[in-house]
Amino acid sequence: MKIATWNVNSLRVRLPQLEQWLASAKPDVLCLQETKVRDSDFPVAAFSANGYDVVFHGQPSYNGVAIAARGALTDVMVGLEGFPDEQCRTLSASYRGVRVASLYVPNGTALDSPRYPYKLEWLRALRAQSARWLSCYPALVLAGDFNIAPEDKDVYDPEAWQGSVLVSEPERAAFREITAGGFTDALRVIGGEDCGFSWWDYRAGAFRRDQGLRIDHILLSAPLAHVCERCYVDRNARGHVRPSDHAPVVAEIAWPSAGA
DNA sequence: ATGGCGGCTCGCAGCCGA
Repeated sequence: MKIATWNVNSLRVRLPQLEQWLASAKPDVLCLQETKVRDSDFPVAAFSANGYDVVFHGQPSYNGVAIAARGALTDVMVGLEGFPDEQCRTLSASYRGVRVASLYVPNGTALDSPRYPYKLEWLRALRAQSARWLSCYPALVLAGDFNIAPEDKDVYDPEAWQGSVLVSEPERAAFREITAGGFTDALRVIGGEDCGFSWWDYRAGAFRRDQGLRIDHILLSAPLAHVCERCYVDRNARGHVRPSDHAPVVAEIAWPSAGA
């Protein structure tokens, strides 16, 4: 089973290249973030035409998450329990025995912004939710844009980023607490030391200079981590004309998929 | 160098992102 996550930064704008990517990469499951489209406008037909079931939770302008799969998605759940959130950032569903969560963690804006404590509270709620999920879904994937670079090696210029949102110690501690609950950071552990970055700023030729961050993650519970064969960033997508600023992260897992 | 780019909106300027 091939599971991917991609922050598309507007599904409307990226739909043609997303369809191309589905046709070439052929993921079994794709988690999307920053769809920026209200549910009534979601392009369901583009997914079904390519053989994908899709569930979504969106709003205009900001945020928005979705999950597409080559077969039926069931037991769809919106949001995090006990954490009412008007921002559309969390969607989860089951596919062939795997529970998949598509997550768009708040950015935080800056350490002195009101959005920063919101981010930390959101992460606390995710940690509690991931423990609950794990107790009923042993095969669990937390995939998405975490807006956290877990270590300095996930940052092209750690000194320049010091003291900034995405790299601050409280965020990194929150990330470690989530993984310590029973998850493997697949890109780092299975993808290896040279797994690279997943996001590059649109400005200043950041992608060309490989000045990026690793902030998109696939966290696998133990039954999936044990059979994960590959995990990598598909950098080609970032080099596309009019790209998203994020590239897809892909995990290949020895788990029965639709074609098996 | 806090801007640079890009996407969004009851748009044409200001917001948010990372």
